[in-house]
Amino acid sequence: MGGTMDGTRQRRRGNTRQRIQDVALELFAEQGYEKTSLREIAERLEVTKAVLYYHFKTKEEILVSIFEDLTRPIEELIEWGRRQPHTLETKQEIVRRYSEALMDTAPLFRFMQENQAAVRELRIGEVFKDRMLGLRDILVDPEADLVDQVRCISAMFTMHAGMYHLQDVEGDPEDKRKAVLEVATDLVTQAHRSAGRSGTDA
Amino acid sequence: MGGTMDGTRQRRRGNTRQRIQDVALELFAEQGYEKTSLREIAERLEVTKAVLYYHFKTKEEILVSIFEDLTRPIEELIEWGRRQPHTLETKQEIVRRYSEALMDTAPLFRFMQENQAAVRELRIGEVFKDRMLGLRDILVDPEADLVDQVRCISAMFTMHAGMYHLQDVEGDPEDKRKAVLEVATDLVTQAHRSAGRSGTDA
Amino acid sequence: MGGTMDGTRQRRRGNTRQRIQDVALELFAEQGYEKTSLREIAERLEVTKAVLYYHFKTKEEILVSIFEDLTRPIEELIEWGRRQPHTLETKQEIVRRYSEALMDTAPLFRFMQENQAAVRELRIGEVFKDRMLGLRDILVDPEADLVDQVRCISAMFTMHAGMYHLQDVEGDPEDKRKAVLEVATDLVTQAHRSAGRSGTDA
Amino acid sequence: MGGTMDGTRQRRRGNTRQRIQDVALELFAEQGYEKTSLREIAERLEVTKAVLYYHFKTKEEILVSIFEDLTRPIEELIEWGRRQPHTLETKQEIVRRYSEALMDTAPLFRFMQENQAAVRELRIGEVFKDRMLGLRDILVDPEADLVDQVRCISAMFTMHAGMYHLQDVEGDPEDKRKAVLEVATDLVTQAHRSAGRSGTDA
DNA sequence: CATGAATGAGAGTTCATTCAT
DNA sequence: TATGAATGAACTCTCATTCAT
Repeated sequence: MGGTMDGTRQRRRGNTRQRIQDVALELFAEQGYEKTSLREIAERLEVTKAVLYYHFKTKEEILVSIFEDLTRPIEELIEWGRRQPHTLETKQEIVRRYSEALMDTAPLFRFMQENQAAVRELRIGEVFKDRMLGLRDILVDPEADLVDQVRCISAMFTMHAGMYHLQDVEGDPEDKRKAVLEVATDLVTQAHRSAGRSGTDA
Repeated sequence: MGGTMDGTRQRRRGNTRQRIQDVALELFAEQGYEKTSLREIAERLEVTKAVLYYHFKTKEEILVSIFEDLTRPIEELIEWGRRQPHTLETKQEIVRRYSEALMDTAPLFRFMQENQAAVRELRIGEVFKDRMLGLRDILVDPEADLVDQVRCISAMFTMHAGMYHLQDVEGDPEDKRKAVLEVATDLVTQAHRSAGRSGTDA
Repeated sequence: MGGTMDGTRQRRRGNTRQRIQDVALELFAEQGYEKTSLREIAERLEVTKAVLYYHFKTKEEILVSIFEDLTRPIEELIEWGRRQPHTLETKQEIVRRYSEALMDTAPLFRFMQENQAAVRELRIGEVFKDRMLGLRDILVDPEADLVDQVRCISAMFTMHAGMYHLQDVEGDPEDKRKAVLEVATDLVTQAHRSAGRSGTDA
Repeated sequence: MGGTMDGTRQRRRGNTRQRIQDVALELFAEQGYEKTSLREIAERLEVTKAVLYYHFKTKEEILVSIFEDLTRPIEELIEWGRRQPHTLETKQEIVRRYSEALMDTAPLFRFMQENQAAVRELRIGEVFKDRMLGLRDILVDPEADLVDQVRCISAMFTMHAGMYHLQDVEGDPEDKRKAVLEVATDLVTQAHRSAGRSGTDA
């Protein structure tokens, strides 16, 4: 589907592919995946529906391509985390970098959050779930106390949902992100310390 | 729509209404709201679609009725919380009772969680959002430090998502619920203490 | 999809199902299966497309139902033939009765003849092929001389194609049918006699 | 469309035109004319759809060109037959040469056989029909007994369908062809003799 | 209480074809 | 010679909903 090796070069003149992705994500996030029809996407772009099918094989593929293009950094982060020793420092760094990565892909993640049911039946459902489990496996120590496991899971969801739910709280977005990050870091740190202690005690 | 006062409502002879709600929630939770068609619901019940329309005016109304029937205790809880002084004790009790209430309506809440985009456009979208904001207003002190605000929001989402994401961790469900509750209580308590201190300091 | 045991009783008042089958076969035979759209069928019936889907699950199912309804006698004939000893008399009777059965379902058979490629990919493709092979196995003696095998196959196709290609020859249809039948019977008889002789010789 | 006088036409450099015809016939025969899309043809050739349009004006034209290129010998045969006296010897020779010509264009004839409905609406539909009628007019004596007319028509269809339906009978293809030819010749001969006799008798 | 029949709107998808480059 | 991009029309099919009986 066109282009040279270089992924950047889908822009010979009229970068339709990119524009489709942008508008699609916009509408998917606004109305949900199922509720958004290809007609709407095409209309907003002032092209015909068939154009969408020139650039993407199916509706699902539009979403897949957005997901893959935008979440590559996160995939790499998790890959990196997997190979590190699961020390407190690693966990803290993962949390810090994950928080940043989420910021860059906020609309997509809001979409994923709000359309889990729809996404679950799609090809990316599995991929997304695997990533979340990958992240969990890095942060959560399966030997730890149940409460500490919850703390780590909570840290993840704090980052996912936190920023979105701070939308109607006044303040600089970067400040909010830092606040969310601090809570998440706290949770992970508490979990780690408590686990360490109970390990010493035993 | 013809319910009687008592709790055993609609079992005069053929409790169809109840059965529709049960099957509908099952399918909505499994496949999502949009993906579930009335045909499917009718087929699984072995009745005709027209039967559904005898008991409910629209597809949306089926969901609304489920929501209203199941979340009345939560509504009352929030109503109660609103009228209490926003002390630490109140917050802790709200969290405790909310955690219990969630357990009783787990499938519905999982559904609401995973179908936010779809639900947002529905009549209950607004209602649900209002409740969440109501809960937030009880737990969160708008004067508090941003970090502490996040802690309280995090407490809410820990309860919502925590249990679902502990599904593939072994252990007694009630133990898990208590672990989740402990983390949520912790977060609220930390937020309250720190807010108190900074209030004193200032 | 309605109706009691009795297949005749799809006619409570407005026998739409039957009318769909009639019009569909008409158009399928006229224009071919692929070329005939459900829109056309619906328009000619002055109903909406959705009506077709109320009565039949898919376009293919419309054809399948026509096929099954119309070719039951032929199926039974072949079933009967299979159980008889493969004598000349049996073969002659099969040919005679097959010729009659074909007359009753002429439009369908013309359709099958002319849309083999389309039909092959459909569910009835297999069924139709099996029937033809079943008929062949009754008429053709696999031990016989190759030429005699061809004679029997030729008898079958004479009946299939013969009548259609006599359309622009003047004469009474029943006379034509009898002429076709005579040629087919001749071929089968020749094949049988010659086989018998060679059997005697050997 | 730019062919040179000689038979090795279009192989100057990249005999694309020929390759398109080959692949197209392959797919048409396999799946049917309507079911085969230009996209598929292009994909199997690893060229773009636009290439097809460089070489042929329409989808129909691809088929027409195949038909014209492959059936020229048959056209000439019929032309020749038309000019001969309609004696038994002529008929026998026509049958013999037609049987050979069919062998050389088996895939195309199988296609024509199985896609009559689709082809009927195309430009070659008329041409093909005319040829068949031409052949019929040579073989069939309109004054003859109806049964004898059927015999001649049967001879034609024996050749068309016979070989295809002998596919799963073991044996050398050339032997099969000869068997088919023998039956066809027989039919024509019987028809002629009987007609002669009845002519004499009358 | 319940059903069979029908509807209108719209979904995602595919097609043959065109045209500037 | 060839291609990438786009089009408009049509396709099969599904949906929530209505209504006379």
